[in-house]
Amino acid sequence: MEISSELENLKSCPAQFVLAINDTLNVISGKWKLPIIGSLLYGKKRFRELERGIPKISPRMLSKELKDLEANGIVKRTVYDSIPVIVEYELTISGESLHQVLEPMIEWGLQHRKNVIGK
Amino acid sequence: MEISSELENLKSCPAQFVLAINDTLNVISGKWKLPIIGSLLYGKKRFRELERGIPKISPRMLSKELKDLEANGIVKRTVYDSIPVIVEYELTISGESLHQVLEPMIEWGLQHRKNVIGK
DNA sequence: AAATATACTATACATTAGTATACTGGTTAC
DNA sequence: GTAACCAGTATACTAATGTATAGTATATTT
Repeated sequence: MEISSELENLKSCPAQFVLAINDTLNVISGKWKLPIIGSLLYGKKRFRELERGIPKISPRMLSKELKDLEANGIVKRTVYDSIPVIVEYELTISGESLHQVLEPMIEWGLQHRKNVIGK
Repeated sequence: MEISSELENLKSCPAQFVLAINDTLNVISGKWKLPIIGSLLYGKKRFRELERGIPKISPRMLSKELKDLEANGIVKRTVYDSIPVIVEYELTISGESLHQVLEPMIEWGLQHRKNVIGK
């Protein structure tokens, strides 16, 4: 049986696909993850640089979200034992490859805004 | 000046892009939106069909999320004044076009799972 | 007459996410 | 010596999200 005719008989999106999408969603959803990833897309940054670059974020949230992103393998944290200590954050390969997810989201978002005129 | 060299000087993702991504995120994030969209990707469905197809969802959540998706122009609700009343839900054009967003998310999610071995 | 189905809504509660404000300990500039 | 910078942490709170359970009105089945 062909894939196309198998798909026609499907009643919903396969569960392993939903899982994969949720993995991706968990990485980018929340109020601050996107601004942080967006700040790091163009190069490494220090904690205070990120804080200054992201309006209204509190150090608590920045710290929490960076830990989250680090735990999920999106961000790499490097501590230089200079005096004073310097901490740099940068995207991992996985983190950088998020652009392949973000670009279609930008396109869809812009198009959807046009479709739903006046929004 | 070329686009590439302009991008090199950027310190973060442009704001209108972040907005567009957030529009997209709002449409697909939440615990139940994806299962609902996934159920509708392969054709129209009635309320109880969706309820039966999505394990553990409560009618309250299903109703709420369907209203949300309808308000956002993702789902179309049709009431047939038969007896008993039949209500059908289906994806709009915008809703169907979400596959262009979901596919890269599936790919990224699967790849990321491979990268972060043992997760 | 009782049970079941459809398409929901209502109320109350629990959990998660995010905010506000202050503080730490070390270092450097004035 | 005190004010400011760095990289955060601590505590308490509010808001948003989701759950649990029950109930509505209508109609069909047994």
